[in-house]
Amino acid sequence: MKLLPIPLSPLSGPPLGMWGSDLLWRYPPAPPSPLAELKTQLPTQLSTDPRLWGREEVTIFLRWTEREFDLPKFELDLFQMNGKALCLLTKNDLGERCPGAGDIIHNVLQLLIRDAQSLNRHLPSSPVTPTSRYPLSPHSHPPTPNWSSLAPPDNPFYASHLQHFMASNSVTLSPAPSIESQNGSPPQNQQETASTVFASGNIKSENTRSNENNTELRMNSTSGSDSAGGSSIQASTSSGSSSHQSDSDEENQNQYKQRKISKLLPPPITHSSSYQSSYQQSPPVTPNMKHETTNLLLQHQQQQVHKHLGLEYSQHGLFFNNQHDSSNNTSGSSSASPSTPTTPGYMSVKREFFPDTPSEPNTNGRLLWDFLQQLLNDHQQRYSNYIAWKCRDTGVFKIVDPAGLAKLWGIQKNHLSMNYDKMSRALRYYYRVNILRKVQGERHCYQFLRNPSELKNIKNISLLRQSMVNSSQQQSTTSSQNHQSNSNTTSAAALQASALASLLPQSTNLQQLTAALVQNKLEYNKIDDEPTDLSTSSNAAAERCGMKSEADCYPLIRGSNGLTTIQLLRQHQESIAQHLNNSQSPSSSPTSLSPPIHHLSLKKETSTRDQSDEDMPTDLRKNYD
DNA sequence: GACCCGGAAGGGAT
DNA sequence: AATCCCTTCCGGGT
Repeated sequence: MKLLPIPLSPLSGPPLGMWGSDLLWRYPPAPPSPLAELKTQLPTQLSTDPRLWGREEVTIFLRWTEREFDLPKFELDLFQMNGKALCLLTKNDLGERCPGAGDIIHNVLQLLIRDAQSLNRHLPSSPVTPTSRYPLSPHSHPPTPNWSSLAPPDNPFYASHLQHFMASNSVTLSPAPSIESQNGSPPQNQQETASTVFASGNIKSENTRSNENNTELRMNSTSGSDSAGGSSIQASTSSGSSSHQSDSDEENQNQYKQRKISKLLPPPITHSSSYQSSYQQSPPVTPNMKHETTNLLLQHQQQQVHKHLGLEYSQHGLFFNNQHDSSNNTSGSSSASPSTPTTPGYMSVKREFFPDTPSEPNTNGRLLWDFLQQLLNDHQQRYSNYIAWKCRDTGVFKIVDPAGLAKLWGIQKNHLSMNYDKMSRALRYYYRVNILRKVQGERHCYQFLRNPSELKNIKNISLLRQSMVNSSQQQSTTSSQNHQSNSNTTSAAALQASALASLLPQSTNLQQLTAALVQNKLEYNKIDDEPTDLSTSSNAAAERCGMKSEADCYPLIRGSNGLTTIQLLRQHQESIAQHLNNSQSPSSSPTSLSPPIHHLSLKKETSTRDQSDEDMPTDLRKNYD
């Protein structure tokens, strides 16, 4: 198989990833680089490419850095992720998880990534494993792809690097017939350069495939070098979790650690290698919000492709450049010329939608409504040329640039062939669950029927229902006499009911709540009467129902949190009243517009479109009629 | 031709 | 295994 016409690294100095190959001898590690030291001391069970690590390897790595750099103890619970996810954490993210050590870990990772990437580029494709890719388990997706952490400006390695991430996600896993059908281009030959691929409209560069081959080969290569690298240093330091030095001189060791740390901290500006770019964390650009179409994006990408010798380019490389500002962009074409129209930063879309907050991992922006909400509610209004409120109070918004928005959504979901037709189909699924409706007569105009907090609750109840299912499954497989299990189920039921109640209008009475419970298949005990006035105590309400106390109301949803349905309802009404008091600000979304929820699932059989129309408050309906 | 609609089938993630 | 949330494709209507 032919080698890809990959140019030599533009970086100064020898290629970084050549240890274990002939080039190691051509480029002896004369100037002691932090990388060289680093790699020789990595625990042997770790691949030198952190993106390949699993959770265990991440833990090993963190333990190793703790020891190696005398870092404060990490909260390993905050690092329940694979290596790929770890690599996606920004310096700040790492700093939050391990204060005082974020920089060091980040820089160690960056060195390893860059090195792996470099090696990747310089090794020939493997004819043996033409379809190999990173050995990702289906459950090992990174929680929050945060490309900014890997985003030095103007570095082709990073575009290539990102390509790996993108390629190892869903894009190339799905058959994606649409890409070909849309582009009308047959599969590309591997020998094609990225620019040819690009010109054909196939953003998914074939080089990705070659790099994947390289990855497999590199893995073999590095593992061989790890085990039999022949380096004396390595031989003395390959004990994995034990200390890297047999040297017992503490002072020397401390000095050694200090030296290493200083090398891993951001270098002075005068550093002339491309390392510099990854250390420099330029503040995100707030792009000039000129009207921007995907064509413009593509043009910009094309410039980047040419700039980077037509190789190792992915669509998302552009995001790096956008995100990390042009000030670091040393080449003129896309540098910070104020006249250069810039995208609003797809990169920043990624970052905002995946804030890496431990409390809400993985979910932010991954649902379409969430994505739209975040674009719409962007404080800096950076996406107003894609989507904008027409009337925020009523939740009416307009998709200004359907194609561009669809592209953004496609990027968000790694479906690069996304278009408005497909995205709008997804929007139409929201009709039946009363999340959205179409503003009739106005093109590209839709209306949110629920405010964000309600939508979050919808998400929550979905999750709860799922956990309920799982809980039930577990229950059936273990023991039916397991009281603990029963308690959990009951608690889950109470939580579900609680989440459901939070979706209901303030005026909901017990009957309506019961109906909602039925519709959503939540457990409850039916009673014939219902209290009509919940302003009184729940016990009084229960008495009106002919019950001795509220405890008799709905025992099945009386979970470990001790909530009964009546309590639930009262709490709900109180919270809504409080929310209404607090949400008088103009930025609040349409709190009062929510029709009663009928079904939370998008499943076909739950369609309640007509009913929901009837339930629509008149003040809302006038927006359509 | 663009937009809009909803059915159908299927996939990825959980 | 079941479910959710789309994605993809499509035929039909405006």
